[in-house]
Amino acid sequence: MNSDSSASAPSTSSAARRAEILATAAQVFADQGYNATTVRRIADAAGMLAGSLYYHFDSKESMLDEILSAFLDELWAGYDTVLAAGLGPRETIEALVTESFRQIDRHGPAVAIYQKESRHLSVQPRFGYLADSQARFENAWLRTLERGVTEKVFRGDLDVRLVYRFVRDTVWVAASWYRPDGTHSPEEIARQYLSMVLEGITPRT
Amino acid sequence: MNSDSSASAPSTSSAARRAEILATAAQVFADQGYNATTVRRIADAAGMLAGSLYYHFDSKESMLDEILSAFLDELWAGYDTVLAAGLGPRETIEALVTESFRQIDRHGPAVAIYQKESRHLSVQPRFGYLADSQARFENAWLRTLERGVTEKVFRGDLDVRLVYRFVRDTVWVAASWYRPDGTHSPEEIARQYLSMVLEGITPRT
DNA sequence: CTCCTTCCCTAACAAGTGTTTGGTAGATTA
DNA sequence: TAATCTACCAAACACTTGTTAGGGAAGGAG
Repeated sequence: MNSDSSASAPSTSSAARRAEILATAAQVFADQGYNATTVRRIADAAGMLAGSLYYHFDSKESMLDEILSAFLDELWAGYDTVLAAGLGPRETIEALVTESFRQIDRHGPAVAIYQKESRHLSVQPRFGYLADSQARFENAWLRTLERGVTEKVFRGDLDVRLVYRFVRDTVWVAASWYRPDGTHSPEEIARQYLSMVLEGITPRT
Repeated sequence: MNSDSSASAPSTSSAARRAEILATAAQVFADQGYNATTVRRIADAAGMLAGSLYYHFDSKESMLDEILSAFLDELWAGYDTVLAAGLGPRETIEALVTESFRQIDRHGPAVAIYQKESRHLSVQPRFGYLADSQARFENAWLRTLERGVTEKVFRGDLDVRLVYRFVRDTVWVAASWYRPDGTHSPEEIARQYLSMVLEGITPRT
């Protein structure tokens, strides 16, 4: 089932090469779009020919699948930790946003792909977990926001659903312009974003 | 150059059919992605065969071009009116955001396409106007924000570039979930969005 | 040295792509 | 009625797509 189970593991270099190819594939997918990306272009970027990719992967779709599910697994590992910590609504939102920017920092291309392709993919059975993830996502954020309204740490005069989409989009869209080598660290960007979302861009006094 | 210039206009029904096909093409482009959309699918949605599209249009790319440039023309007509009105920074931002949501309301599919494909397209010479538009866009928003900081109606402790991307993204991403038949009018959504961006989602006391 | 596995190449395949060409029913014009 | 034009169809075109099959060089294992 998985590759590193039995005693005779295929040496580290094999898995490393696999990961390397997957990373370049993610890069190309991210800035050309999945459908617009040809298997030959991925191979080219990986320094090999198109057919050779099929020694490592079943199909182009498998690559996409692995990229997205690996990202979502890590994402939920982080989210679940936050959600289980029993923080207040505001602190939960802050932690979720910060965690999200960390994920953008690490899985930049995967996040970009997720954003662009998630909509059409989630109807496909193979990518049903995208829809599941989105549902869990929405649930976690909405509950937290509603709890915040009840506890009066968030405004009650706004459509909660609108607020959810507002916060969600603001965070994830950042993946389209964020570059890991930029001047701001993920935490710094999270801090400023949170400041804007929570306090607004007009002065408080 | 354009189709309605000379005296013998090709009767309204011809232009109407053209617009109809273009609208369905925009729909399909928007939710399947441009590259993933086949010319046969557009024709199917328009009730004709693939080849017949080429009586009305030069190419698939021409359709995309017309869709995007028509949208941008209308967008800038609205923006220029706002920018020429000589409003204060805050009022300018409010007007720009409201105008943006109106464009999303009218050109929903075009906006979605623009968001998804703009990045790869703008490098292509034919779609160079996308890059130009984005530059003008950034300039207008950045100037307004900076003016607001100077006049102390916007916070000065934030990275203006971050604020710009923040506001820009929040507005346009809405096109991915906004449906014209929803419960909120564009103006109402604009109002709540502006309230969040300007005042924040925590209570001001 | 021989065998075997790993990793890639060469060369092709079938399906699907955007596009073109020639034709034609039906309305419009003369 | 005859000629022309409009808006489409039918069928094919050249090309690109993801994918597969067979082979072979490199290197470790016996």
